[in-house]
Amino acid sequence: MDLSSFYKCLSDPTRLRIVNLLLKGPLCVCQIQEILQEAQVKTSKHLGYMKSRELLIVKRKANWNFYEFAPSLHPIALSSLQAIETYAVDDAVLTVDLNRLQDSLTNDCC
Amino acid sequence: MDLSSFYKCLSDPTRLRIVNLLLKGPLCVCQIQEILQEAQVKTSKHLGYMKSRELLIVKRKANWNFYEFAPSLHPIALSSLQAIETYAVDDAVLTVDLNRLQDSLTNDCC
DNA sequence: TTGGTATATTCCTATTGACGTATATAGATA
DNA sequence: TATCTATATACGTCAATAGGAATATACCAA
Repeated sequence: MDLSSFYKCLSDPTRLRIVNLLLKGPLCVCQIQEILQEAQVKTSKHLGYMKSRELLIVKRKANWNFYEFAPSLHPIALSSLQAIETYAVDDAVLTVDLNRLQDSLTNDCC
Repeated sequence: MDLSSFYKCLSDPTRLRIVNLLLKGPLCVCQIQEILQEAQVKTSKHLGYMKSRELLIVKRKANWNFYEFAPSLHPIALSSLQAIETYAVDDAVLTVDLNRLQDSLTNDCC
């Protein structure tokens, strides 16, 4: 993956929110949708966008698709992702999402 | 500046090259053009793009416009920029640009 | 004041991106 | 097999982006 493609993945607010969630570990699409409270098609397309640019990979388990970061990302990408993880607490939207993620993890929809 | 706008600035290869150069310090447009070996209008527009999104600022000195990073960027932005600076050596294009920058600094066009 | 140099802007075109509606697909289950 | 659930894709629309050609602007210098 070239670097500008990586940054394109981060250049949309919805995708940034997804990345913020996935930094905590793999998630299935329904969890992401629920946390973002966005339309199904919107979530799915942004996930597809990041998958096609090789930032994310999918693993299917039974009925559910779990997305996670691709292995061996560029060091610059890793470093940028780490920065997002570190400073997400300063961002209202990202923090709310992380709180919703906590709640979601106690669920067992998938 | 919101975060996705910052990443939009990094989401184009030409802008990444410019950012890589400016990490070494302020530069005037003619130096940037010369190093990138890109058309004047292309360079100027990308600089304008990043200025309008408040990643860069301009300081005019005599006939020349010097671009540099805006003060007090978001910590995530600073961290991402630092990652680019650290790992630029691994990128062929960015490395060549930095070498050209060295040569350019010995000039005195501006 | 005339011209030159550095840089930005306008106009045009082609491409990409974002989002919604509707529909398709894949796998699980009854 | 029929259907349900989870998810992706196709299609249409509108906005944003990238890049080139031509032109404008701002400042300097003669």
